[in-house]
Amino acid sequence: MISKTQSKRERSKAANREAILDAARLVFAELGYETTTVRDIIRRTDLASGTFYNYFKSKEEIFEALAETSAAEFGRLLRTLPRENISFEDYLKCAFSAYFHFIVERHAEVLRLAAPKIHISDVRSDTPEMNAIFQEIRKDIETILASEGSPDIDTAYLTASAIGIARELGDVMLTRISNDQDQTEKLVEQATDFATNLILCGIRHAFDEIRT
Amino acid sequence: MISKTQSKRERSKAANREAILDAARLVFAELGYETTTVRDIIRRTDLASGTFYNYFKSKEEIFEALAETSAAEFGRLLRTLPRENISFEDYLKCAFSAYFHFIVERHAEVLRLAAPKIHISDVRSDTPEMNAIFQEIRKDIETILASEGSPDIDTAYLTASAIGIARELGDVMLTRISNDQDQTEKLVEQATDFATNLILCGIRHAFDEIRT
Amino acid sequence: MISKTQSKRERSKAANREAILDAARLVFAELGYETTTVRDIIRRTDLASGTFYNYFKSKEEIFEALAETSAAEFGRLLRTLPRENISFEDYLKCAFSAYFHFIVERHAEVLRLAAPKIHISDVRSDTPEMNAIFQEIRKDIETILASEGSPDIDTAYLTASAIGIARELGDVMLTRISNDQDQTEKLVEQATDFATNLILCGIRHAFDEIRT
Amino acid sequence: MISKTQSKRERSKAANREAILDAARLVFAELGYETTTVRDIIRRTDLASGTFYNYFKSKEEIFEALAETSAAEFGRLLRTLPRENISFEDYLKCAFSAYFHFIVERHAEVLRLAAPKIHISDVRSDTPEMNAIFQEIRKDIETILASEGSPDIDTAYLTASAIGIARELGDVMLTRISNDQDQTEKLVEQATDFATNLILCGIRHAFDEIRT
DNA sequence: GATGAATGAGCATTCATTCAT
DNA sequence: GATGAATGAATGCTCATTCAT
Repeated sequence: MISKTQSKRERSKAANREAILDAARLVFAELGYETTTVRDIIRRTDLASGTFYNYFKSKEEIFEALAETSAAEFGRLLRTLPRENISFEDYLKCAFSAYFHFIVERHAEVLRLAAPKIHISDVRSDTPEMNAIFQEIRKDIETILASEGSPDIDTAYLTASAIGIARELGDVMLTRISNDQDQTEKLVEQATDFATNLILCGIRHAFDEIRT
Repeated sequence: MISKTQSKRERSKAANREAILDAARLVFAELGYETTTVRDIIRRTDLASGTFYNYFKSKEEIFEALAETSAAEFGRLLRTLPRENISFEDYLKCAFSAYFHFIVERHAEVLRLAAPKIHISDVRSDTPEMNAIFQEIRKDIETILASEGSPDIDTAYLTASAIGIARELGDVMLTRISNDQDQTEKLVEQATDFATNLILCGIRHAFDEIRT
Repeated sequence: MISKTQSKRERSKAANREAILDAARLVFAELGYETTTVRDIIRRTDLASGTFYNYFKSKEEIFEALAETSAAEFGRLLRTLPRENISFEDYLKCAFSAYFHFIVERHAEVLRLAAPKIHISDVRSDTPEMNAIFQEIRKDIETILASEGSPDIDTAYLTASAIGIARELGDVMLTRISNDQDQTEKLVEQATDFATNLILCGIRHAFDEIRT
Repeated sequence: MISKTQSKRERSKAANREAILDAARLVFAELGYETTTVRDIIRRTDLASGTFYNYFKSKEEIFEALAETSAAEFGRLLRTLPRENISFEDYLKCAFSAYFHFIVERHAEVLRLAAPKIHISDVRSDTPEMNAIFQEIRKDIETILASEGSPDIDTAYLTASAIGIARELGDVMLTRISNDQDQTEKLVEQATDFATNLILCGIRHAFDEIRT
């Protein structure tokens, strides 16, 4: 149950909607879209199954609402950084950082809400919410590259690469998380640096460093 | 329907098994594992529903058969290149090339088998077959990096990045495919170079090149 | 259909559960466990197939619910008679009487519920509900014989015999039932006497009686 | 496999038919009619599934063939005893003895053929073959009673009782069987005496014996 | 006759969605 | 608005039976 401190009567419509969204986010993260049933969602709520349909027309609709919410949330995070005249390098750093913070947050939330039994190694990162976020980044990168980039570089490929790196590297990073908050912050920073450096300098940089 | 020139009785067991596998490969690529039903699969053959179970014990089993087949196929492709004392750079090039060739092949096959109506933009790359392949690469890269790599570099992150790049960049590449065979070969080569260079030198290389 | 005067929504959960149980009792009696399908059961109610699973997890579960219900019902009947210090003869009389009353009741119920088309000669007496009842009797008889019986007598054989007599003789008795309520009561009494006397005195008694 | 010493070509039609019947007898005894599949039967044979239908039109037909065979076999056993002018007492003894011998035989056969893993406590005694046998006995008893019996006695009830005793007592007897052949013979004799005495004298006889 | 792959009706069960209360 | 029982289409799977070889 997401919350039981208030009776259902007291709660505003918005609060119920939020409770359902929270539950859905959790369950989708655990089970994926297809495997999740509407019952799974409302079971994590103190609402009744029919109530779900007062807020969302269908399972698909809540999924998209979730994607939009996450994208918006992430977008807000992203927008805290200067967008005008930002260099690609800076944008990259900010975007990676924002993304890694975002998934760490999500991960913590799932851990917090999930029944302790759940194996979190299975938290999904290919959810639609993530896809929505990536579309946003994709647009951003392409915009920045268009203004700054060398004409040679294939911006679609580069964007795809950045997203691929973020996605896969992010998953590995999550497996390393401990309960230590400082440690987690350091992990995010380190992942951000790794990803940014990889894109900017490749690993030759690292090799060279060693060899000199 | 895969074929109707022979009666189902004439066809060898192997041929029917292959027909089911083909249909399954196609449908899984279109719909993903959960969404695909066994009925979807056999509907694409001229066999009856019960016949499916003469060949595979369950939906899960055919899925794994598919994953193994693909992994084996890809593995063979990968093994054509020298494995002993190969440099990381060379391995990377070969592996990317093998992967991109592989997905181009798969893509062509899906296009060939799919009823024309299907929107191929939705061909999925997160199928289990792909995951099997990526596990294989992951192991390879880690092995090579262990022997050659600088002690500084985080091999798990690097491997994840390489896989992320391959996956996302590969998807973009597929959208650019035309019917021209030569063009396709060039696409693969170009994607391979892009990915390899990105990992080795990053994009600074490209920027620098321009600025000098 | 069990009842159509009320809408299914008006009916209490308990009423619907009872309707399903009634239907199941009927169908199991007609067809036996294996042959009966869940569809057979709900087809005899005015409910939809999915509704079955709101009340019972599986075909097996409803079967066991039925067995328990019947055993409990019969147990209650049996417990109306004095259990302490009862002689074997008295126990036998009571138990036979209770059993015959029970199956007459069941039989009437099946006749009442069954669509008229059904051949009741096929009402089954080897249902699991009956087995549950027989286990109960078996235990009782063995307890009583243990305290009272001659050390010579094989209590397991005797118990088995009593149960065999009840079962087969009961089936024959059912074929003789008419609509006359008094007649039925007399039938039960007569069967009870027959069974009890057979076990106590055998038929020699009867033969002797005649010959003198 | 029932037999593999001969090729299927060499074997006569009759031999194949017999092999299928043997397998069926075994499997029906283990699983009951509904639960048994035709595949279960032919799997115990070295024949192919289609071959089944060269010998029997359906699962039902083989079941009935089995019932007839058993009934005939048992009938032969029963007919070895004098039928004319036999007393009820003698008939009873012979019939019980024949029945108990018959089920001991069946039981041994199932044990012999069954994979050793099987829990024989579950060998079914309510098979149709048994029912066929009981019909035969029923007729016999009624005939004899009609000529000899006291007009008072309810022959249908008495017959039913005898059958019930045979059936249930027989089941208990089977649970006591060991590998010792002499022991088994004694068991049969003892069961026969118990059943016969019960019907003739009841248990009072036993009690009295003790008390004097 | 023997074979065994193909068939498809049928089964238990699930689940998104509706709707009377 | 909230409730939760009812709904029934859809799913994975089984199995008696057919039939080309």
